[in-house]
Amino acid sequence: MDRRQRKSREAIFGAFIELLSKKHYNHITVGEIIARADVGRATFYAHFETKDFLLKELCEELFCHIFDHAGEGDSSHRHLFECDAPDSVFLHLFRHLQKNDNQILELLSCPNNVLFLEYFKKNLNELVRSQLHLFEKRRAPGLPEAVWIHHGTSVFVETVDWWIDQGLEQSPETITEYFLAVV
Amino acid sequence: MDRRQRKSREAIFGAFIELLSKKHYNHITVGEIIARADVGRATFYAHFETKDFLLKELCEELFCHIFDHAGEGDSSHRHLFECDAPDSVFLHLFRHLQKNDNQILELLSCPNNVLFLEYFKKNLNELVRSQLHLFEKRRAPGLPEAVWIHHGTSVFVETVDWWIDQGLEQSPETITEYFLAVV
DNA sequence: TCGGTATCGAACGAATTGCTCAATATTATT
DNA sequence: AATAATATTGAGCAATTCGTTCGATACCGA
Repeated sequence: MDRRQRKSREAIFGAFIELLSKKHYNHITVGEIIARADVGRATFYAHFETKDFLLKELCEELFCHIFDHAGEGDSSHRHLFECDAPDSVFLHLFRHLQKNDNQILELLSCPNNVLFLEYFKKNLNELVRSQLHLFEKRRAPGLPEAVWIHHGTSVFVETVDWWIDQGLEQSPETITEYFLAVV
Repeated sequence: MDRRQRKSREAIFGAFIELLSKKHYNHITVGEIIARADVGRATFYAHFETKDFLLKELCEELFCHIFDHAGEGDSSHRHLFECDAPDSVFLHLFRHLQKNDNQILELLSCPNNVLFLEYFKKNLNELVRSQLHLFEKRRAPGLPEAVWIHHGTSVFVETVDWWIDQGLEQSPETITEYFLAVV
């Protein structure tokens, strides 16, 4: 990709993230974005068809780093999961979140909370499915698997949500404990 | 309240709900609303400061019927809860949802899903707090009450969400079972 | 160096917003 | 039934914003 393209794209992403952390998505204007990104109007529309698409691509970029290949196989973790002897993939996920690369936490705790939780959930679903065995034993009999997966995903997301509300006071270990206790 | 006011207000609400069931909130225009409500532009702004306020007031109106006074006392239920010998307030809530007065289900399953789940959650929180004793025994030791409440609320909301996805196939009794089994 | 291409910046028509105002219609009061 | 109060109307306003166009300029990769 052309260096110019990359620069513009990242300038726009950066400006967008800054704005998102300050005001609601609906009230952010293309004009504001390009002003802060210091980029021509035509440039913006050369990159993104619409503000909605900008959001979509931003989310894909952000979450891809975290969830990429997370669901592949049981023991052969890549990226995030190539650490040593994890008791839980979720612990690593919590740790990864705490480090807050990609400013995901900012976005999850900003006025657009719900917006990102939605995307977050979508990406998380597959991971939960692959890790289903972790809480399989506690699963009430007769409960459809779909419900169970849905439940695991929701609880994880809401745990993160709550964690953020608490200002990340608890350690990833504690949070993982809460999560597993509650799921 | 003046009859004219009521009529206008309800026409606007009605038109808004119809539109919400068809397209995303962001893409709905005041022009569309007043056209469908068959109401003058000035009238709209006489009632609602903004499209955002319209949404807010709509939600308040919708959820107030369901949650009003739900948290007061243990045995003296009003409105929704004045039925005979309930094993669970939540069962009644599920039943009430299934009847779908106020078209809440339409709104919870429309493209604006997240929007309403947010409001739904907010209203539900208090109720969960009041019914905390129902799942108190299963609460893992050391788990802060705040986490627990948050968890109960989330699970309820997500259960409803999932129920809607399934086309309300299950009976309220079954759903309540799932909910209590999972929480 | 050179061809390709990304950016710029201004400018555009269209759509939307939130508001005003005088005329009209409806309601509540007496 | 007459009157005062008030809600609605519809047109019309300036201000934003949107999404696009286009020639000129700057930059990149080979």
